[in-house]
Amino acid sequence: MAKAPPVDKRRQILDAAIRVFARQGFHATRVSDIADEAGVAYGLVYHYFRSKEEVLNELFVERWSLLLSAIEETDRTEETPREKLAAVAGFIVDSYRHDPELMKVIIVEVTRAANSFGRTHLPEIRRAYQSIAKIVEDGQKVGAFRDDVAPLFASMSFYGAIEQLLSGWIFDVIPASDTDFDQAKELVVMTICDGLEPR
Amino acid sequence: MAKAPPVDKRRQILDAAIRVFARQGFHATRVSDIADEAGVAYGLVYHYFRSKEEVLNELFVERWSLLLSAIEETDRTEETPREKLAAVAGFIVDSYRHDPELMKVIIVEVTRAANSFGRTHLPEIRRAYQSIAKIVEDGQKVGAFRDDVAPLFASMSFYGAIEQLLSGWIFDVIPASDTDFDQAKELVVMTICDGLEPR
DNA sequence: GCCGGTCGATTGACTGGTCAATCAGCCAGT
DNA sequence: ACTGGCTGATTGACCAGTCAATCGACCGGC
Repeated sequence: MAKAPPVDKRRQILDAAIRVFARQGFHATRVSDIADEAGVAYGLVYHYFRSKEEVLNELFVERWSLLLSAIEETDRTEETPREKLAAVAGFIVDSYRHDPELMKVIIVEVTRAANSFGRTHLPEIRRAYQSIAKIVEDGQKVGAFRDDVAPLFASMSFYGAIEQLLSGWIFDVIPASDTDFDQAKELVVMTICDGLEPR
Repeated sequence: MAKAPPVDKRRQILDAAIRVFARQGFHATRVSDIADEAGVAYGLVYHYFRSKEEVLNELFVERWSLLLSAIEETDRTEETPREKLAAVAGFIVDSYRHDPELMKVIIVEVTRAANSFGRTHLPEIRRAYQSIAKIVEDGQKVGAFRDDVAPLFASMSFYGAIEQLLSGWIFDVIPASDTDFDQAKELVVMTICDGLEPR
């Protein structure tokens, strides 16, 4: 047997970083905090990563690529446009339910921090908006959606609404229980597709 | 003639800070950058403000209180709930049109950075959500809005959609011209009130 | 009208502390 | 005894905030 590291230290560091970043924020965490949380020597962080930023980098890319695949996968199904949007909303909400700390880090430190760190990832972030826009656009072609709203515009509103809900959960502005999560999925789609006014 | 301060240095520092924060982000700007941009000695920043953070503080409070008044003022009018939402959206979009740099700083460094700096201002931010929620709630009572969507929930979606559009303009994800701004105002309200599906 | 004094505004060199990143070596497994 | 994952003390850069000194507007006494 060539390699059998008893514990994957690299993974250990990444997981520790999630916890520490979520707790203190990227800027406020020292590299030693990550190492301590991981139960690992300071220098080892630099053995596996070139910098503190690369750790965050890795966390973002790992999860965001899943989101991108999920959206594009969904788009390839035969579901109705509305169902596709529901699937996207569901995926994002479930991501949060499954690993709130990781999603907190990604949203707070990357997605909503496009100025500092997120700038690097603008292309990937933009790609998510575009993919959602495509779902809307196709919906318009089929007559499922009105065509007087620019697809990218609708996409931004839709994604913005979802992200705002996650932020609300992250910062305890709105209640977060399992039923809240499930309701949220339905309600975002309902709000965006049906609108607030009665039909 | 008693007093004629040749220039209000304090204001000069605040305006410089807007420009520098917008350009480099809060964390990346040194206090000396602000002083240089303002054409003022380093130490003077500390004469008028207790810390770099207090400068950002001041900028946020100054503008956010205007937003809060605008929302609450609007709510007191006799307009329809939908018109009230349109007024809120209009105010925010116009704030951006009028002073994009200041709005960029407020959104990027405070509103969407509730982890680090924004934490201090969560109460004021929350109050904006609540005020919008009240508009929705009253709309429901009058039968103008469906009542199967929690008001605070609708409020978050609405505000989230708007803020996402501003982010899109800030980071060049979506086009930003005067007509785009005007369209945006209408379209957010249309999306949220009427929904994407044809009526 | 002139002088000395007061006080707030203004200046910028300096300090203390913080951390990211480096590196010289240790040691477990083979 | 060699290799490479692993260690953690050290270093060097950076910067927020301090402070002692200067400036200049105004005032009151003579």
